[in-house]
Amino acid sequence: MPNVTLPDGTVKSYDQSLTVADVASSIGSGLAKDAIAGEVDGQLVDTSYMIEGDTSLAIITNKDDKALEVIRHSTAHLLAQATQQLYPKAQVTIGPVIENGFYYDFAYEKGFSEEDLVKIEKKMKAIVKQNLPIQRLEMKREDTIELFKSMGEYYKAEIIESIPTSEVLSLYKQGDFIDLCRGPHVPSTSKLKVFKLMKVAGAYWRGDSNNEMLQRVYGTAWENKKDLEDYLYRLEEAEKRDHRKIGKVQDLFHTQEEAPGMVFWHPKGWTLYQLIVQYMSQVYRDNGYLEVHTPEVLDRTMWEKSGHWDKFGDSMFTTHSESREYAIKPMNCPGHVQIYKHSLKSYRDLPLRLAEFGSCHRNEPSGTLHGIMRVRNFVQDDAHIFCTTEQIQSEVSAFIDLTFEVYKHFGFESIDIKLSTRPEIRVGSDEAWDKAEAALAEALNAKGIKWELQEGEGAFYGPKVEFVLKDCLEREWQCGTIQADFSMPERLEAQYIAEDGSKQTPVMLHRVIVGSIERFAGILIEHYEGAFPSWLAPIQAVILNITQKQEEFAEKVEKKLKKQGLRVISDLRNEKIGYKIREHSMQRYPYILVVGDREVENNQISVRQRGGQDLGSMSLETLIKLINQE
RNA sequence: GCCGACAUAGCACAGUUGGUAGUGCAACUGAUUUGUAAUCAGUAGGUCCGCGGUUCAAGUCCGUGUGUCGGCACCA
Repeated sequence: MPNVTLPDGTVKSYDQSLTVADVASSIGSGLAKDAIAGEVDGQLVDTSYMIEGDTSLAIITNKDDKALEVIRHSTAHLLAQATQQLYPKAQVTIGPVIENGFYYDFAYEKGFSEEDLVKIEKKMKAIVKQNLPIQRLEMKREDTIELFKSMGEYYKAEIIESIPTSEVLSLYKQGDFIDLCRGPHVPSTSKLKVFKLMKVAGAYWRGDSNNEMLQRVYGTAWENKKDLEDYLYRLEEAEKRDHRKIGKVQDLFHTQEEAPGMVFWHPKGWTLYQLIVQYMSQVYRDNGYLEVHTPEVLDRTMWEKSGHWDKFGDSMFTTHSESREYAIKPMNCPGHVQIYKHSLKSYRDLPLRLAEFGSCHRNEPSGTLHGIMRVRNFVQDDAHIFCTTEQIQSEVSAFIDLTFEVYKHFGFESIDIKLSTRPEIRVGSDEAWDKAEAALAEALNAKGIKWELQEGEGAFYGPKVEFVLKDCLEREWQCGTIQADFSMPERLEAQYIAEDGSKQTPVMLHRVIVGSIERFAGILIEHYEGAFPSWLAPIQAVILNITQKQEEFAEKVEKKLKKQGLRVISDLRNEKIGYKIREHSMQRYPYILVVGDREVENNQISVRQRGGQDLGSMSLETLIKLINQE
């Protein structure tokens, strides 16, 4: 006699056990038709789920956000079924739901082409038309393994073998296709109407590069056509703000074959770059950091001592001279330790904060390079804080505040925080790791900041707190980080004299806020879609004359504004004003300044703001105030 | 590094079954002296990514190298 409580509070009583689908049809035939899944006591289940006792139940239809996950998961199965019908030799592996869609990994030697995707998508639509019921089965582990082995599905069998023996295994069957799956799924293939296969790519079996490479097919699926169209539109919009595209249009930088992963900064791009550096340099001066500069190239033995040679030797650029071997620095810390060590330090000198805009070279694998976001030569806003164990928490705390302040200044408000703990391959004692991890966690907790734990993701020398920004393409960029390091100071023999006269080893905090200037510039370009706020705009205003009669006046205006430190250019070409406005509007400069006879007469300039708003005529003084206040 | 795709003028792209490379914008020259998103006319511009091969003939087909892009793995 199950009593079923619906979301609106009504309770329905039934004489005997029944399925979610039965409940739906007892409420109405429309609901029965639309039911995609059920939610029983907070857990998503199939519509075939048998309700035995009293429960709460929500019928999930495709108007419900929770339907999305079920739909996407079922569409992944549909993809697998269609693929195997077309390519019987393809073995199935896994097919999870991801943001905006799903993927399915196949083991298929020949690989899939773009044309294959079109064929597969067609086949999927055909299966939808067949309206195949999707059935849940439960089987014993051994039988399941046998079943998949007999089908030649060795990857699936391997997955099952790694599942704990105690678990009951569920399988889902639609037509001839059967797949191991936790579920739930939609009741039949006809519920899957709005999907699109997006791309095919390689992916390692079980995410391990030592394993063979599988064929991953990515797809997207939605509850209705409009959502799909919106999603595709969002992708298109995101593409427009790609920093590589804007970098070309605005003439900010370029890269070329002779220097893969390294950036040629053009005048305007370099201005943006310098503005970032100058601002950060001011942040240093205001917050007790001392700026230094260390050599680009250091003897190999230095990197052996620091431990980097062992772990990252393969990705270090090297050079030699007179039979000595050197490495081009991939990071700045050993250099900063040398400055620290150059004189005897007292506990009174701590914390000592050494900062450097350090140019680093890392020979990153070719496949990782991406525009100016992931490069082989970049400059870090790097600093190392030498302090005592007791000072860690207050230093980390101050750093967190400072980082949020800097991000806010650049226009970023929402930031994810992650704490990464000890990786398998590491240096230092477990005791030191315990201390460092606790200190970082305490600093975060004391501020009441929400953070996510990333176990095993720390650096080899210590745990780290990471600050992650999301860009317009939903890619996550780790920008800021602060890392406690109990081992490098010891390895490189940094010491201080404690109050009791004993020699102690300081703790070293590695930290960056923007991370790499190159990458941060790329993030800013995408964030603002090239329409930088005045303080960051490489060109703040462009002066246009209407006819050549006002040439002299325009030149005078340019000189005056430049003298006030403004970044202005002028375009005195003999072109129609509409033409010049169009051209410079597309460059997205904050202001366009027009001078004609009227302006010359009144000794003013006509100001047009980015976006087309006409601010009318004003004096130069008013304009300067306007630009500087932004 | 791995899987796949791509590489043609400064930029965005065409280029049929292999038969002497095109379009638009930009550039340059001239005319036009213009009031808030494209004035008109003309000119010039190419190692079709590099190197090999097949062929009477290669931008096009094959091999190889490099780079870029989409993923995967990596990210001190």
